Amino acid sequence: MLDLKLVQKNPELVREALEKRGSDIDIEVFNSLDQKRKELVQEVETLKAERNRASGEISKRKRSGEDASDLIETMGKVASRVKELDSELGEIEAREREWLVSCPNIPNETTPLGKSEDDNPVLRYWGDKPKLDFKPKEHWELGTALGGLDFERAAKLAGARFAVQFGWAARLERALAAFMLDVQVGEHGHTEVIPPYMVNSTSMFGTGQLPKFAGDSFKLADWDYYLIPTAEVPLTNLYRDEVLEEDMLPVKFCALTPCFRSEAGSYGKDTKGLIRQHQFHKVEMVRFAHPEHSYEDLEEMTANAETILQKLGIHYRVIELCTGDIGFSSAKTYDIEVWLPGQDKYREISSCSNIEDFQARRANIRFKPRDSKKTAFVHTLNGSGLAVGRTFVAVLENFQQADGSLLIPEALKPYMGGIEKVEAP
RNA sequence: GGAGAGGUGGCCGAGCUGGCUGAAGGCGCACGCCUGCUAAGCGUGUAAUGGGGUAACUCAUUCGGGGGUUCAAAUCCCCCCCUCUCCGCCA
Repeated sequence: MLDLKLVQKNPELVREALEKRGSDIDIEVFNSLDQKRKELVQEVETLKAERNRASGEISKRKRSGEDASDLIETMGKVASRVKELDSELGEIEAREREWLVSCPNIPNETTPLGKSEDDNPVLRYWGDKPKLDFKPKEHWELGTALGGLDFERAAKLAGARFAVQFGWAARLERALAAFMLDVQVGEHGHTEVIPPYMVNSTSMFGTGQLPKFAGDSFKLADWDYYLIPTAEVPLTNLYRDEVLEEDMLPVKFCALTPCFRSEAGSYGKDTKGLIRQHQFHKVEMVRFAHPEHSYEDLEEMTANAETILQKLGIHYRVIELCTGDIGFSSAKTYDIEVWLPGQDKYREISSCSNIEDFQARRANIRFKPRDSKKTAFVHTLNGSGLAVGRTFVAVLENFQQADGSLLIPEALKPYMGGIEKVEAP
């Protein structure tokens, strides 16, 4: 959520930001609502002041035994007018707020201009594509052939966009998750968290999933519970309505959680394999940062995510999302895209964003600067470190062998219970 | 699932037979005084948000959230949320 005052006092800045994003949100709608609001407020407050004065007078007369019926009668009329204006004002304010919470964040000035994902600049590459002297399989083909992946039975249990992992595949998933956590906790100083995997609508609102993206999540019938689409939601909301000490910042959390997404609107996209599932595991990093240092935090967090692929020895590139492709809440986002030989493509495996104070304002997360009496909003950041399911895909596609077997990357061996190579049954 | 208790300012805690109560008292905090040994005492001040004014100041809103009654609601009525205790059930 943007600062109401900013939108009121600097609508041009907001208009510009919306244009850069290619957003269809109209600032004029807000402007006219706000104009009307100001007029109503002025009128109703004048009446209320009059009513309060009269109330005091009535009270005084009553206590001294005087008659006040004339005042009471006049105030009856004022009261009904106040009621009218109040309800009108309430409606305007509700619409104004609706506009405000549907308005995306203002991109940071360093976020590159662009219309779509085609305009996202590549910042850097790490490593090299593996030299395979055979035609690489796609991960679902390999995983199925090796007896680890089963999409048919998953469809029987639940439906499309689910998978069952057996034996080595389940073990590999667990190994990846444990490995990632060990790095993010042990080497990068994150505090490990196990949060609820369901959250209430207030939490979903706090991070920006609601109200605009309600259809993207799973909601439990008859409960105000949503399955978390990412651990960003519970982790960021941990400090909702709290005031942190300046010395605490940055606070660095990470969590391994399942993530649940409806993937509405993605019909026909990535229908095969593990790339786009209703349920997947992700190690998520969330930071509460000092506003003055949040962009350094973004660089560090992105590096934290990259470390995982470097240790695994998998080629990737880092791109920066342009203004037309950046997420609703984000001011600046780096995506890490891993190389998938089977698909012959780079695919997103991590997304690291600085949300600045956009979520902090929604969720009311503040800190107390040492030299000031006023509290200020923190900056929140989040990034995958990494998406476990997609890393599983990357391992399969990058470490497959000509004979159809799969080698386990060095870094994962300690986690694999002695499995070093997976061969067809 | 059943029964009960409660949600008030940074915190604790009165008020809840409706009317100078934005809210006693305490703690904490800030400033000042006093005092020469840890420390204590005394005095004063101390909510947030929005509007107007250079300013002193002033107006409005806020006692979990929403609605209602009334000239007037922290106080009365209705709905919802949350927390706690006891019982039941349960990995």
